[in-house]
Order: sequence, then C-alpha cells, then structure tokens
Amino acid sequence: MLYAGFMSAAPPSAPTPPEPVDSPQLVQLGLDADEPCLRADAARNRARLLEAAAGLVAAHGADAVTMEEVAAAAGVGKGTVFRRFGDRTGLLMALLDHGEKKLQAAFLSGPPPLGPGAPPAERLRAFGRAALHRTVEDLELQLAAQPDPGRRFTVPPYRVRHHHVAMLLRQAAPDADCELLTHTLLAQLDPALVHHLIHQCGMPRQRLEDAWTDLVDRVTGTTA
Amino acid sequence: MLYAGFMSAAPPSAPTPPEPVDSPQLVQLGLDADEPCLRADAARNRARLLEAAAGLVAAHGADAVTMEEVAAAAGVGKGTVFRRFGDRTGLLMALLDHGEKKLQAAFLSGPPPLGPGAPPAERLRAFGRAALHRTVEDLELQLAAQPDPGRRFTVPPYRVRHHHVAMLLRQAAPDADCELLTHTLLAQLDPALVHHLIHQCGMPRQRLEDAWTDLVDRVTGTTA
DNA sequence: GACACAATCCGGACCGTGGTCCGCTTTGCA
DNA sequence: TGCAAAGCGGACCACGGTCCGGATTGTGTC
Repeated sequence: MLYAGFMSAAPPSAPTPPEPVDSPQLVQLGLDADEPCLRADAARNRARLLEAAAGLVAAHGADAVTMEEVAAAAGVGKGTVFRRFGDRTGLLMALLDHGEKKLQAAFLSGPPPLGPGAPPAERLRAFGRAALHRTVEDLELQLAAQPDPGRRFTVPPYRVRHHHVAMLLRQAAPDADCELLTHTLLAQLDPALVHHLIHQCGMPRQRLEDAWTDLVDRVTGTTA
Repeated sequence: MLYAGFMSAAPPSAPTPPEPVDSPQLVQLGLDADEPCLRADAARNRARLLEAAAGLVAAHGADAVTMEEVAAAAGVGKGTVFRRFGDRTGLLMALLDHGEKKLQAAFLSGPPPLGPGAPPAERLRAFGRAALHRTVEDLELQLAAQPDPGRRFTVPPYRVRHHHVAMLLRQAAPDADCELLTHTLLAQLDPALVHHLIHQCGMPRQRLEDAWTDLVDRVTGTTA
C-alpha cells in the first residue's frame, strides 16, 4: 500500500534522480515508502532521532525543543539531524507521519463513509470530521510543524488531501472551480485556524464539525 | 477618520495601559492612530527606518533584507528597529500600512458597491475583488510579512477584514455560522495561497476573482 | 573469507540572523 | 536649569542551518 509520508525519499538528495515512475498520478503526489534503503548506521540514527525528538516534544512542548537538544539526546551530531530531515519542519513532520498515514489509508481505501463506497458529499463530510479529529489530537505539534508560508501548499500531506477533496468535489459540485474551491475547504481544517478557534476563541470542537458540514452543504448544494 | 494600522500603539509597550475607550467596538479591533505622540527623535528615526526599509525591499527583494541592514541604512542602532516595530514582521507590516489603510477606508466608508449602500452580497463580491487586487500588487512583501502561524488571525488587519466580512455575511447568509464561514472566505484571499496559485500554478488573476464570486454565490445562495 | 575501494554518512566547528539587554544619552517639562 | 522618563545602540545570545575532513559501510574481486 502506498502512502504519502511527510518526507520525500531523501530531502536534500541528488538533483533530479531518474525517478522511476510506477503510477504517475501517485508518484507525482509524493506517494512512496518513506525509508528508501538507508545505510545501516543511517537507519539506526534516524530511529534514534525520532525517538529522542518524540520524547523531548512530549516532555517540554514542541516549540521549546532545539535541534541541538534532539541531536544530543539521540547521541548524534547536529549535522546528522539536518541531513536526515532537511530542516526543523522536516523533523517535526516526520513525527506526525504515522498519524497522517493512518488518515490517508482511511480515506483512500478504508470503509465508507470515509473510504470509497459512499456518495461524494457524504465522503466529504466524513473527511472533514476525520481530519478535524486528527488535527486536534496533537494540535501543538501540528502547529509547530507548519512550514513557512511559501511551502504550505507544496508539502506532500497537503497535496494528498487536496487531491482527494478535489476528486470528491468534482463529483459533488461539477460546475465549480474545484481546484480552487478545494483550497478554500481545506482552509477550514488548517491547524493554525483550528488552534485559534479552539484555544483563543474557546469554541467547542463540535462547532467546527458543524461548520464543516454546513460548508459542504452550501458548496455542493446538497443537504445531509 | 479611524484606521486599523498594522501596528498597535507601542508593540512591546507597558503591560496593560489604562487604554481609554471611545468606541469600544472599534478600539477593540485595534483601530487607532498609528503614531501615538512619539518623542521627536523617535518619530524621526521611525520615518528614517521606514524609508530605508522600503528602499532596501524595493532594491533587493523583501526576504533578502536584514534587520541589521535596515538599521545601518537608516543610520540607527539595531535595537531601535526592534523597539519601534517589535519584530521583523512588524517592520514589514508597517511597510504595508498605507495600502491597507486605503483598502479599509474604501470598504468602511467609500462609495458602493465596496462601501455602504449596496446589498451585502454585492459588497462581498466587491470586497473580494478589491482585496485580491491589493494582495497581488505587492505579493512578495505581503508574503514576507506573514506572521508566524499562531498570530495569523490576531493581527489587526485580519481582524478588521474578518469583522467586516462577518457583518456582511450575517446579512447575506443569516442562517450560517458567520464567524467561522468568514475565516473560510478570507482564506481564499490569503497571500500565501494567492502566491501559490499565481506563481507556482500559473493561474491568471481573473480566475481567482471568478472563484471568489462563485464562492460568495454558493455560500449566500444568491447569484450575481 | 580477506581485502580494497568507492559511496555514503558522520559530527562538530562555523556562520548569519533575529531578538534581547542595559548603561548611557536625549528630550521635554516644570 | 534640573531631573525624570523615554529613547538609543551596540555588545551579546540562541538557534537554525551549512560544510568538509575523517570515519563507516557495503560491494565487487581474488
């Protein structure tokens, strides 16, 4: 089963490797195994780093954790962290990979209404609920892992979500500019917004879910 | 006439000054003159800094400009920059202040359909066009000025836009959760998204405008 | 198996930049 | 003219990110 992890195979890797294509659509989205035959020591260090990072984040909060601390806690040099994960965002995203994979599996090939089998508007509603749930469960980390504004929409997880929602939207609202409308829908699930609404405005999560449902209804013209 | 500049009176100012209230609604939104009786030297340095910053940004691009460079070009110490503008984002936002003020004036008290007098759905459509236009005209700076994810929704210009759109939406779509729906609409005008669509996906600006119009139609149930 | 060699990876010294701090100067008011 | 408040500025710090000489790994050869 193919997933879209947070990492590309090798972050600062060779400039345009041959890139063997299987399923063009999926490969283009960045869907690939996320540990492409690493050398033994590299793999070991990668694991150590993830473990150390997870521990530190759990202990002191995501944005109180320093790259140098992580390296030290893993018994590894600072350079190793950056070679493996590219940058701070990359490391944090790697920490979120598991959860994201699970969500992807659920809406790509899980049971309805999230997975295939239910009508598109229904799947859209389910997608919002699931994504929201996932976002809330480790909001803080998700916030800290946000890439700089220029790359928000280029990062694999976002592209996968976009691809999926756009597909559903094309069925549920054929006369709309689905490419664009999808960005708008996804904006309501943006970790930064969710954090703002819940932790700064004190909204209950249920209200966000209701708003999503309502938004889907309005946009597709359907009603649950 | 009252505006909501990018800066609060004094960024890292006293912890909760008395804050004299006039029009609670507006003050709460951060609407106030943006140069609150600065001392002579301070005002002079502020002006110098803005001028220097504008020059450097125009010359070398927004994100190639260093705070130290700006300070040097203004013939001023680094500390002065930060005291006056809080942080890098603050300085960049100050550079955008003029344009933002003009937009605010236009939709708060300008002629219809942007200003008061036109039906709400119409004003919404006009707002999108105007905001999009403004965003595009110095996208790069707008991108560089984006605050960190946690504050995107707390910054005065966003709050003013939100307040305005929410008000229109309450009239045009009374049965919706306007508070939330507004965030969703505004997301389509987000500089980061606009930049992505135009410069990375190569979409023409017209398409963004059309999408906004369509979105307003769907959300309010009206048609132009 | 032993060996040699190339590709890969390691790690910590190093750099640039955003942001802070505090002793000194300027300002404006009485 | 004196004096408090406001402002100034550059030394200083922390942290993200880079770089390159040296160590590890794995593979082809005998």
